[in-house]
Amino acid sequence: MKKAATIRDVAGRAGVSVSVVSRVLNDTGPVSAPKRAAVLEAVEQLGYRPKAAARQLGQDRPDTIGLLLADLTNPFFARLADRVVAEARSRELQVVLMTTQEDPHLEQQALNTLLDRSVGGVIGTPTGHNVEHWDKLANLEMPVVFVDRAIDGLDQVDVVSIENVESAATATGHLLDRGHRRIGLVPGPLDTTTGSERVRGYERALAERGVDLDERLVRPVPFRGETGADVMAQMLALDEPPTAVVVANTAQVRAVLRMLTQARVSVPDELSVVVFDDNPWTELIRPPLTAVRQPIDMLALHSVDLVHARMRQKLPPAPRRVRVPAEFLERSSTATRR
Amino acid sequence: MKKAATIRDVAGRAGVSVSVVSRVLNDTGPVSAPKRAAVLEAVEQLGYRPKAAARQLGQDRPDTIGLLLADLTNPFFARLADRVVAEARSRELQVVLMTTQEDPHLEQQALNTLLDRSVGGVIGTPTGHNVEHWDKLANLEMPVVFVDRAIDGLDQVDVVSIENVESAATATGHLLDRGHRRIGLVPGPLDTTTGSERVRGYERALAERGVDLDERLVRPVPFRGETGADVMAQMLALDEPPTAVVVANTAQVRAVLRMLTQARVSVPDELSVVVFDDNPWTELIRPPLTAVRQPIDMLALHSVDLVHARMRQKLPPAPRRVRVPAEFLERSSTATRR
DNA sequence: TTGTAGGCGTTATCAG
DNA sequence: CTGATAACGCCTACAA
Repeated sequence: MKKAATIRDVAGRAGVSVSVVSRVLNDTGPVSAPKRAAVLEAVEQLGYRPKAAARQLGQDRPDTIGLLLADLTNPFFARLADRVVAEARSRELQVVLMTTQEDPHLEQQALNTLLDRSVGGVIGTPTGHNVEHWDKLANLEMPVVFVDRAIDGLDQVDVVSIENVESAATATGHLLDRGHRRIGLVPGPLDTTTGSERVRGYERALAERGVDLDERLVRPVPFRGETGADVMAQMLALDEPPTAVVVANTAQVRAVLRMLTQARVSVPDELSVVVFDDNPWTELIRPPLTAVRQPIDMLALHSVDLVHARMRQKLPPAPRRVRVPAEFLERSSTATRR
Repeated sequence: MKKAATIRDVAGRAGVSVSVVSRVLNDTGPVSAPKRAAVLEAVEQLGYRPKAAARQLGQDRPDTIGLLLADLTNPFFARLADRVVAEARSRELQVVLMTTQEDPHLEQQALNTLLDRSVGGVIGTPTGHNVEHWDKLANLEMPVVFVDRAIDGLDQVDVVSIENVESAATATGHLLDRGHRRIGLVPGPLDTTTGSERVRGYERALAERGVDLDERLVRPVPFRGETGADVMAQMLALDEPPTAVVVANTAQVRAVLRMLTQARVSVPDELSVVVFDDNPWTELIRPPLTAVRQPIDMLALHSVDLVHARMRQKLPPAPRRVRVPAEFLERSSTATRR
C-alpha cells in the first residue's frame, strides 16, 4: 500500500485501455459486458478511486461549494452549516468551510482563497464590507448566494433570507398589543440587511399603532463582542427606561441575557423580552424565551438549491430573492405591561 | 470576465515564459528584477490566481484537510469546527467539512469521498463503526487524527482528547464528597473511548471510596436521538433512585435536562447534576450547571498541528496520543445530599 | 465497441 | 538567469 493506483493501473490489470475504464466508471459510452466486469473487478482489487484534482483539471465544473459563515460559535450559523452540508451531500457536492469571525479582513482572505480553490459557487453571510471582492467573484461567472443577510450595492447575487421586516413588525406588534409603549430594539449593523430591515419592521409596527419613535431606544450593535450588554444597560439607565425589548441581533442575544441576569432584572415582570434566535437551549432558560424562529432548513435548502442550479446554469441570469417566513413563538418572557 | 486567466496568459502579457512566472510566484529560483516586476504587474492586471487543482496534480499534497464531525447541532462540535477552521487558516490550510450525523452509513460515504485524495489529511470524530474504512484511509498514507473520541482496533492513528478517566473520576468524586452514594451515569456508547473511559473513571471514583457499583445506574446511550431522557426517567423510577447524576454524553445533556424539567425534578434539591459539556448557554440555565469543560481550543490546536505535521512528514511514524486536561466547574446544580 | 492521442494548468528539470 | 518540455491523472474527441 504505497502509492495509489491510477486509471492506467486499472486498465492494465483489466487488460483494456484507459478509455474503457473511464467509460464504465462514468457510464459514458458503450462497453461490452465482459470488459465491464473485468474493469469493475480490477477497480475493486486495486481499491482504485479517481483523483479529484485530476478530474477537475478537465472540463467539468468543480463539485465543491464554498460556505463562508460568520461564526460557528453562534448556534444559528452552526445549525445552518449542518443543514447546508446535508443538502450539499444529497446533491453530491462538497463543502469547503470558512469563517469570517465578522472580520472584513478575514473575509477578504477567504474570498481570495475561494477563488483559487476554484469552487463552483459560494454561499455566504457577508460582513458588509467587501463589496468589490464579492463583486469580483460574481463577475467571474461564479454563482454567489447570500444567506440570512445581504449587503447593499450587490444586486447581482441571489439572496435567501427570512422576512425580516415582517418578523420584526410581528415581534414589536406583539409587545405593543400587550400595552408596552417604550420598546427597545437591539438590531445588527445597519449596513446589513438583517439590521436595516428589522429596524424598518419595528418602525412600521410603531407607526401603525401611532406610537412615537424614540431614537434612544434603537441601538444597533456589531455582531461581534459583547456590546449588546452595554447598550442594554444604557437603555435601562434612561429616565424613562423601556418596559420591553426586542433583541434582533442573533449574535448578541446571549450578551443581553447575561447582562439582564447580572443586573437582576426580572423577566418578564420588569422587562419583556423577545429574541431573534431559537436554539434548543432557548427553552431551557428561565423563563423560556419568546422568540422569532428562523426556518434554518429552508434557508439551507434554498441556498444550496440556488448555487447548485446556477452551477449547472439551469437558471435565468436574473438574481433571485427568496424570502421564507419566520415563525413567532410566544413563550414566557413577554407579559402585559403592568 | 468570462474565463479565468492561466499562467500562460500572464507569461504572454509579461513577455516572458511560464517558468519565469512560476518562479516569481513561488519564489523558487532566480529572476531578474525587471522581469519580476513585469510578471507581478501582469498578474495584477489579469487578476490571475493559480488554480489549486492543477497545482495538486503535481507532487504536492493538497493544502486541504477534511473535517468529519458528528453533528454541528451540538455546540461542542460547532465550537470545535470554529476553532479548527481558525487554526487551519493560520497554517494556510483549507477545511472541507462533512458530518456523519452519527450514522455509520453516512460516515462510510464520507470516507469514500475522502479516499479520492482531495484532502491531505483528516480530522474526525468516528462513529465507532467503520474500522476497515478508516483503516483504508490510514493505509493510503493519509494522515488521520481522531479528536474527542477514538475507536478500538485502530492503533495507527493519532488521537487528541481530554483526560476522560480523570474527568469522570473528578466529577463522580465531587458528588461522593457531598454525601451522594447512588450516582447515575449516562455515558455515550461503550465502543467509543469517550464512553468506556468515562465509565472507567466513574468506577474508579466509586472504588476509591468503597462504594458499591450498581449496574442499573450506568446507562450508556447513543449520541443520537433522545434516549437520554428515557434512561433518566428509568433511573428515577428505581426503588432506590439516584440522588445525583453525571451526564457524560455531551449530545444527551439537553435531552436529560428537558426530561428533568418536564418531570419537575428540582435541581439540585432532589437531584444533583453534573454535565460533560460547557457551552455559553450552560450558565444561563437555572440553575447554572456544574460542568466538565472541555478545552476546545486545545483540542483544535493539537489536532490541526498533528495533521499538518504529518502532511509535511515532519513526525516519526509512531501514532501520538495527546490528552489535555479538562476543567471542572462547580456551579449550582450540585448540592450536599440531604 | 475499442484504443490512441491530445489537452487541462502547474511545477520541476535541464539544457541554453 | 531563462525557456522549452516532460510529467501529474483523468477525460474525451477521433480514428480504427
